[in-house]
Amino acid sequence: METAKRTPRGTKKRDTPLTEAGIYAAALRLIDADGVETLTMRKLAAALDANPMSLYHHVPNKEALLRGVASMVGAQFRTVTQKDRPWQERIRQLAEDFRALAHRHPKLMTYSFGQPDFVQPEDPFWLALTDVLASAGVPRQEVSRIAAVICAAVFGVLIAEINGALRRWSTLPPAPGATGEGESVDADSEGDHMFYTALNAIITSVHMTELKSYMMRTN
Amino acid sequence: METAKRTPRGTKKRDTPLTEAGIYAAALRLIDADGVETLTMRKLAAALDANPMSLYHHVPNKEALLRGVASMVGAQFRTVTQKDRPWQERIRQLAEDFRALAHRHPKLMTYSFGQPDFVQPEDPFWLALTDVLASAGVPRQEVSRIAAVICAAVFGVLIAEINGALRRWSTLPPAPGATGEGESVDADSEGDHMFYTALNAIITSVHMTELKSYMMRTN
DNA sequence: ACCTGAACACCGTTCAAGT
DNA sequence: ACCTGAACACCGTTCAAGT
Repeated sequence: METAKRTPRGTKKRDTPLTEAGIYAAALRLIDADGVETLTMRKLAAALDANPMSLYHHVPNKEALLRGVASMVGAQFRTVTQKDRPWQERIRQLAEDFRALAHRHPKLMTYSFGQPDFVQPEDPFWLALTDVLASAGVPRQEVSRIAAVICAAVFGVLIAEINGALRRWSTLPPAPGATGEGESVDADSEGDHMFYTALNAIITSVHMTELKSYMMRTN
Repeated sequence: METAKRTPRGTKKRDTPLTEAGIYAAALRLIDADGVETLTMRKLAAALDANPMSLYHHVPNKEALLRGVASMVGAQFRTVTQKDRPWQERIRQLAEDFRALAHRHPKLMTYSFGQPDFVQPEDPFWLALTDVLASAGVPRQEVSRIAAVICAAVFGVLIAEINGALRRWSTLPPAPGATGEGESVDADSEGDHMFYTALNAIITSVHMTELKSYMMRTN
């Protein structure tokens, strides 16, 4: 009798060879489900029906694995830059796209933001943002700095939104003797409201920069 | 000959009993030096010249240990609320104090910000901020929401400053055909500059909220 | 009450060996 | 070239036993 050379059906065993992309994709699934901190090389291998050590032929170590997953997700970000729309609308859409991406992979986002190389110079997100700022009238030499501050602030708000801090804080009693309490807006529109509060503040600030540079030019 | 009952001098061995506060303090020292991710119950015990298992009589587990350290540092934050100064100055000082604290324990800050319970309702930081916003003319029912967004944005900027992202981003070429490049300001004042860019933007935004509510009241 | 040694169930990673 | 088993040097934590 021919012994089970080919794995019995029902028992899924790796048929296709391992690939870097496949490993990243599986890792992302596990991260989305259970978070970065519980991801394990051994569990990842199990999810791929592979030997734990096989992974090391495609990925140097766990740290590189996480970096790979993060940059894979970052590359998903594709902005349709509508050059004909006013810059306010373009910046808004950029932020919304990023937020949607963050909501799609909240656990990864929380991890990634702590990493130093979160946003890369070549990222379409970065290119689009600097482009919009330039077209908004922000002076050339200030574009990078303002873009950086905007990124940081938006990421901060997104993290706080994702881990629930934003919602918790906003329902805190504002002062010792509060008056109009318990508005009880529903949770979803509340989250949106706060995000757009931040976004509008940012847009206003950019507008200020534009105004200032205009006034300096005409003086 | 009397065998070494009392530990030989030179070899430091625990003389005072372990305490929760002592454990937190030692943990903070290790975190400041090497970061949260390399902190280990066993290494912490070694730093305290104690048996690893002794720690578990004062702290339930590693997660609680980290929470304890974080809240211990958070409690260090004491704001001298100068009620007589204009709110712009008070909000600025609040942010500066927080930034100083973050710079004192950057490794802990990076970890803490990811945690859901980073800022507690009773934190003096939170109370001071909501108080300032109220005195700035922000409508009662908006104070918590605005405070939350400000916290999130400031934390985001601080994290990005601490892990170097802010500096790296700001020195990125802003657009394909850049003109005035290589300003080469020194790094420290650059960091300050970006922090205050964000801070000024926030103050401007609060000012807008105040204006809006004023106009609504007089209409 | 406080501490401890041994042990358990995990980790990431190395390495020599297999095909 | 790709995979693998065994092993190493770690983890956090439990538990029974010591004082």
